[in-house]
Amino acid sequence: MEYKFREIEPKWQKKWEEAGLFRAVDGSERPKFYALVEFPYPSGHGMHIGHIKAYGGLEVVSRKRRMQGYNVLFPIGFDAFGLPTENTAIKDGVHPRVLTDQNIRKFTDQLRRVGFSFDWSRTVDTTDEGYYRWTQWIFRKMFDAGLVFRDKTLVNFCPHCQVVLSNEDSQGGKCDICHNDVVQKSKDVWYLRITEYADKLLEGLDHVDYLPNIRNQQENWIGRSTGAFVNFPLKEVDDKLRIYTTRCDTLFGVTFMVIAPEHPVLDTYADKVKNMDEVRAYRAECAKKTEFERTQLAKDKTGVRIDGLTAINPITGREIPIFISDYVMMGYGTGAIMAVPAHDTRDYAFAKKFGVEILPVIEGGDISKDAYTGEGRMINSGFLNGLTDKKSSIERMLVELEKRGVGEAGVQYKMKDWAFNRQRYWGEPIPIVHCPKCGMVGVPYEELPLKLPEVENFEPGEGGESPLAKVASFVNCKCPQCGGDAKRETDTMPQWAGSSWYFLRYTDPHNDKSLADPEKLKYWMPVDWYNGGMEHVTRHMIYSRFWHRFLYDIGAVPCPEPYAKRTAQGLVLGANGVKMSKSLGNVIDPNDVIDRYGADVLRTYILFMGDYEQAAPWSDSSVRGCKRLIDRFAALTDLLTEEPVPSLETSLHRTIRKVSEDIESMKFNTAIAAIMTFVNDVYAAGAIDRASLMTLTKLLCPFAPHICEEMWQELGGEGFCSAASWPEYDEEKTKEATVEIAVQLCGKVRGRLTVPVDATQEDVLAAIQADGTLSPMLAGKQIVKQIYVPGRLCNLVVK
RNA sequence: GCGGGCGUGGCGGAAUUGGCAGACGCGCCGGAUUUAGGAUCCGGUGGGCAACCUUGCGGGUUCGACCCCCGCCGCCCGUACCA
Repeated sequence: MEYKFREIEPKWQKKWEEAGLFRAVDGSERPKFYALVEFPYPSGHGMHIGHIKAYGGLEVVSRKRRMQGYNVLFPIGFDAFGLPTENTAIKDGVHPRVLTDQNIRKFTDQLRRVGFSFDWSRTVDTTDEGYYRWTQWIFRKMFDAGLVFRDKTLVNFCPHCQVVLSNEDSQGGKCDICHNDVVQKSKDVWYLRITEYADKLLEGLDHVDYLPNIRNQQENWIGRSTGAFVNFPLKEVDDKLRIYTTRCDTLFGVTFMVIAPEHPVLDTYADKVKNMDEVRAYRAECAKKTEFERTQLAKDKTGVRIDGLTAINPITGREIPIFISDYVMMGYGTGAIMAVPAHDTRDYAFAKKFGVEILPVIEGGDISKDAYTGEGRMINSGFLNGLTDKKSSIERMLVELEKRGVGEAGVQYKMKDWAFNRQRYWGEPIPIVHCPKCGMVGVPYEELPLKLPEVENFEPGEGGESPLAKVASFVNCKCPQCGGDAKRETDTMPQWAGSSWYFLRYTDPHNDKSLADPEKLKYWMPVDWYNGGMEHVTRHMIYSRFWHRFLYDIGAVPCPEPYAKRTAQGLVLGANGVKMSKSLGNVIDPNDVIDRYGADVLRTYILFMGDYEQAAPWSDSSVRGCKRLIDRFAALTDLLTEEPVPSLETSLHRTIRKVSEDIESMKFNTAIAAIMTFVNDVYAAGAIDRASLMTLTKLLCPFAPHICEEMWQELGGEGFCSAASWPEYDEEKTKEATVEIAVQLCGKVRGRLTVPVDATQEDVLAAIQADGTLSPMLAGKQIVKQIYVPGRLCNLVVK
């Protein structure tokens, strides 16, 4: 048989669809398996090679599980709101709706061409009114629960995209969409109170199975730290400066304080500050710096001493100077710190530059050279003197702080509340009305979806105003509460909104009564296995866990955590070993590969390339190795016999075991290697019987389903190979009668010996002594120790 | 700086988790077939003429170390003046 992929592949794709082969069945008695992959953003560029790898992993697992009798839900959809589409719309003068529909069609065609076994009857589109109705519904529920608030603060702003960004969207000081520098800007912003869920999100990690680095990154992102809040009285006025510290044990070593440039105490007591001009100049200088510059110049400390305000150490009563410096951030803790230069590297650098006293309170290190951040015996610290353990020093200090009423234990998170609004058109309208009398009022549930109005012009307005603000018929409305004239919120939700709950919708995608039928949610949730990219671990994964946990708390979903297991695939790099990019010209288009070699080869190669979780470079020549496998597999029909081929039995059973195990642990590369080995064995044997070839066909089917369907038909198999039962192996038949073991002398391999598998240590020793080439090496030596690992080796330690 | 991961032939990568290092594939070399091949098939392929040497480098534990421990070096990812 020949692998005529241009005919075979579209033919079977059509047959699968007609037979509804990959439809999941709600409420089936069979065990359920919900496999989830990150739905794509349907960009105009079409599918990327990375999508094949990202989806190919669970595609193989899903196909295997179906053959094993599971009721598999393996859905796909489109995360279609977002800026790239909107920007193309502005540039080309086409409505984003039109572009989105085009792109979705393009993606659908491409995904089908690969032969993915998605349940196409459950496709979701986040821009569909029937979908975003429920995105708005969830937002409204959060609004009711007090998790939505509005605040005017310094936020991340992208001047290029003209939008406010969340912390997650501006990692590394760069805009997540256009990768330009983000600036800090004071703006009125909608926030979701995700910090209220910080502990639940942390705790939830104990109950799920995420890859260690995924868990670790989430923990770091949430960044819980325990410490203390301490109030330092001000000498000149009747007020206090509140700070957060994780090292209250070093309170005796405080020699100055630092506040962030934006700290409000400066405005409150401006009249007390004698050098206010100097302070203002410094603040202006800091405001000009981007976040990027501020962190780049990390080593070089700048600042100004505030003349006219002095703090008093609440424990020692000592007077200490206050500085303003941009190494203290307004966005973390209280925007003010107690500086202990002897034991903090940043405070040390600052103290050296500004000539402030450095007072050691922990023994060890050399204060003249560097800050000492290690542990040691407490000195110069009153009631703490002599203590050697950091933990007990902190505890002792906390007791003292509370006793004197000047401080208390506290917790801080690195994670910030989620800046949730975007000043753009192509997103879900935020269902809130601003009423002059009632304030912010939620749009009634029965009025959802609050539809996106048609507009002429999608460009953001002056000063980053949403395009919706120009649509009077949308903006002007009646207050749902008092009926008076009111105005609608005109900002839209960020791209992450729709993707924060899409996995729930797959369980019941057409429901118009609720986001999904509780019975169906109960049947399918949680997702058994979620695979996607590492780049989403501290964005989408955090957001969606938060939304899901909230939905659990209000009784809308049956389980607290949405994903029981999470894995991540490594990048597909260009042939030159670096990330694919248009500018480098190293982009591989999956469509070209399919045109040239067929989808089965593409699917097989992308998983054969290397460790699934590791990045691996594309290789045009290596693809041909997989092309050969498929061709050689197809040609096995030439070797078909009706009699069993006994010499293949052990090899076949081992292959079944290896492939079955490796698919479950995502070791697709070695699973494919095992299939290659077996095919090699068949060619070496020169013949294969029908039953064995059918088994091999089933093993290869998850990877290369089209050629396997063709082979299955050729061999007279019933129905679809994709629906055939997964092969079982017989443990006994994986064992050979004899085995070759290594014979070692003092740990060095000196020869090999074939012995029966069940040979005892005595048998092996006797065999060695009887062996003509091995026995002379023992001549005149005394065996001190003998180690025998059955089936592996025998090591003789001699004197 | 901190957190996580990695380092194995010319290349991508295997190695039952302490038991014959280099499976499988690419590439390369030789041969067959072919008018021809960048098609197909067969054989070979870590280094060294050898004894032997080889999993980034140096120590250690062990009968035995790619695997465990200690100390370096180098890459990648994440995060970043987080108090």
